[in-house]
Amino acid sequence: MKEEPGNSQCPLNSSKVLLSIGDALEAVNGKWRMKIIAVLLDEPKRFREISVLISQITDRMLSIELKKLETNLLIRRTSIYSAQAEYELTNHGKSLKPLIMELINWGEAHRGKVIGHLKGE
Amino acid sequence: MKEEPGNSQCPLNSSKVLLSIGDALEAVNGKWRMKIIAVLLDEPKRFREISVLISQITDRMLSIELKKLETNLLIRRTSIYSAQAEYELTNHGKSLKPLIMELINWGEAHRGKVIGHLKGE
DNA sequence: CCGCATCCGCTATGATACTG
DNA sequence: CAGTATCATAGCGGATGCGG
Repeated sequence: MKEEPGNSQCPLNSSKVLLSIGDALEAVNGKWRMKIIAVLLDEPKRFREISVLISQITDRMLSIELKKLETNLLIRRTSIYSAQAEYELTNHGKSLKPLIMELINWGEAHRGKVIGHLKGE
Repeated sequence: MKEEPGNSQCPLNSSKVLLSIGDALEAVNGKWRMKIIAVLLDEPKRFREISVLISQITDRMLSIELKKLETNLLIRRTSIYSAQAEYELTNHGKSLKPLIMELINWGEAHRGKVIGHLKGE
């Protein structure tokens, strides 16, 4: 049952795969980071713009999550004035686009199939 | 800047997109669920097999997360004996495969680009 | 108005021991 | 083997208010 390393078709349960998933989750895990990246996908935005788009997020969480994204080199922060920063995706952050699109597609299908079913109605 | 609803190409920052992401995260959020689904992608497995493959997970967390996945109709549990259950992905669970593959690919690339750099190089 | 800090409850995760 | 019960804790996330 051993696959040779480098074969990317079969080793779905190899430790390498689980490691990659863990690494990915470390960067984009949690309730907010995917959403933040999603709203930054089309163009750079300022703090307040992001917070308005993701309307439930608090300033505190946005601040924290932006820092984590910066640490992981997914976004870049540009200070214009002291009180006017702009956040944009790095190329590395943009490379998450396919993943986010999958997430969106799947989430939409999932709502159709399951969520209405679960949440009553 | 308003896109018409139903257009699935542009509205990256529309609330519909954020809603879909939220729905998806609700199902597969957390440290373990993606990994569990990943190890179930190729074939059904029993509790102990999963716990061995995902070596850091505790029985407690595995039990909890399997229940959540079942609730979201992503996996199906089959009791053979009382002490011999089997878990397999539903079709809906299998539909996560593209997402997981993206996650794996991205995680691998991310490790190359960022993680060594972060973790004390 | 922008971003961040402090306080605090809550949830997710974990260690360990136990049951059928 | 396949879980459950109990206890502990770190971090998430909200409310609020402060310093630019």
